[in-house]
Amino acid sequence: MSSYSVERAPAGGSGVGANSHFSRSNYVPPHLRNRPSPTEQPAASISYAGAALGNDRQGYGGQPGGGIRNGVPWSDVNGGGRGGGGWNNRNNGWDRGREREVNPFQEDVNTEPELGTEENTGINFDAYEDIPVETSGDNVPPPVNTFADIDLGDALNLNIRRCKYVKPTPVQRHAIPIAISGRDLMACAQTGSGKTAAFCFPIISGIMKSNISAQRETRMPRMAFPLALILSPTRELSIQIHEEAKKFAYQTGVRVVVAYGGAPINLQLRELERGVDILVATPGRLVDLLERARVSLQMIKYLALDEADRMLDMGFEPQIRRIVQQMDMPPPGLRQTMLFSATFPKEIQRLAADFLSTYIFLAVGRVGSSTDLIVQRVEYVLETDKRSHLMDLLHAQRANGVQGKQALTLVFVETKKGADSLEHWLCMNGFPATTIHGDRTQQEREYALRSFKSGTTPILVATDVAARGLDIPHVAHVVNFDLPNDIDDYVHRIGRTGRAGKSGLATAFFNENNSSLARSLSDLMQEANQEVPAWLSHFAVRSSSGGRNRRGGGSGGRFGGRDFRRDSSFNRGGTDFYGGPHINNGYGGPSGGYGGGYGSNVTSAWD
DNA sequence: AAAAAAG
Repeated sequence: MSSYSVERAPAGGSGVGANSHFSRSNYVPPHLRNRPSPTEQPAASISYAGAALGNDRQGYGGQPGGGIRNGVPWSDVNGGGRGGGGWNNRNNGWDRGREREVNPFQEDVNTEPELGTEENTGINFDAYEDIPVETSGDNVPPPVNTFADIDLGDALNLNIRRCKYVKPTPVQRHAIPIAISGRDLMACAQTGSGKTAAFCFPIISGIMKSNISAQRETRMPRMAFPLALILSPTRELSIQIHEEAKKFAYQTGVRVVVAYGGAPINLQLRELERGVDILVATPGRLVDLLERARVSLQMIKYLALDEADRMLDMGFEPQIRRIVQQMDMPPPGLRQTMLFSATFPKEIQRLAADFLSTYIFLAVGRVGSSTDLIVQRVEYVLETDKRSHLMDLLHAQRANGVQGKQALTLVFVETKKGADSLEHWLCMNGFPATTIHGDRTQQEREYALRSFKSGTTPILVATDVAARGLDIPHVAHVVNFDLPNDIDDYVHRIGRTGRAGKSGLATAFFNENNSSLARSLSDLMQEANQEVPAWLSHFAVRSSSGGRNRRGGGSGGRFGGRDFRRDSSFNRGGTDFYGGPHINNGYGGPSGGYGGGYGSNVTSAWD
């Protein structure tokens, strides 16, 4: 009944099921040909190809002098002007009168990243080859190798080309056919690997094909009836998803609206009144809208939770249950539900199963994949020395600065107060910094993010509000000024750098207060082939008796990529997941390749 | 214990 597979991606077209498939793709995008092989700097130059092809903002607009991936420069397609020739004749009847739809691609053409385009080297497609993919569930649809292998519709295909996505990333190759076939999905994948597209494409395509559109109930003219709901844990992430989705939905007739707190609700209400097919929202504001009876979920056909493990953790779970289970949303089976995350603790998977109907579990990536291009350092720093130590790092960084521009540095701290005070101190000491955290107004938060992205304030001091999902190009350095208590949070935080083929550096300040993290941090770094200081190993041994992270219990959740159903009902004895009869991991025996990684007690290096 | 998410 249930089958699953482990393979290397991209694999040959067929086969998911009891077999494994390995094949290599020879594809190298034009701009990456004739590059020196990146052997000299393995850690810094290995890239996850998805980062270059997926949702990353670098994907838009390309890079001057070679960033155009499909050989069709955007300006040629667009004619350089709004809605240029060839754009408006592809509606296939799906356009439902989008009077004045803003061209979401336009700004990307004009706002070319001013920072460091020269460092866009070293995308290594061999790394891409090595990404294992694991699926489990009944009748898993086979992956595709090209977007053209699936009929997503002309308008969406055109937008995919405009986004310069040439080839689906591993998560897209697998998730899109699954989603297109109508199946529920629990997926683990890095952000920046095309995750947003992986759930947006099927939703947009499905809505286009269904021919139902943003309904305007005549009896309830002020109530919006979205067909799809995408929830995310932070406002900025919702904004980002909305921006992405708008690009994908451009001139498809599918209308995307975003709703989040801290912003004037009236504007959002007005947008909703104009009709909404896909609603992107944070939970709090959505509940508000539901209570005001301005949104009804009764027409929902698609539900997507981004950062799903975060959405179902203690703080969020009641709100999510309320939205999904206690309002008027159709139950599992009558809607299609897709959960995306990186880290997917077993206990959270269990909760998540409530929202799903005979779902497929998908994990894409390989151990340490997100950290392969991130150099991780841990330094022993007493609380009292943290500021001066940070100052040393920043001075060194400034000395090595590229073209006089300071590389972007994202500094994570534990508390909102701590963020403010560190920001103030940095500014006082000549380092232009800003901060983002939940005590700031939404306006301030968005301004801080913009100011950071643009390099105006190349240092951003952040709480965990910025830890997940945010795609900030050109972050060269993530500093864990205060380490988080949970290794998952660490993984998400460092994942803000090393994106889109860029090398990244992550520095953590460690001291006695972080003892409980020593074990999992040490294990994680080891698996990512990072240098683990001896003293950290000692900490790990010392605290290993008591200090389990919440993943707990021996078998662990490495890879975030283990279907909990296999533990409970398929794997009674707790035997090695990868030792089962159907599995050929192809990595040459137990000690080779990923053997150690999957079984370990560390959480995933996924993002 | 903290952060996030409604105002």
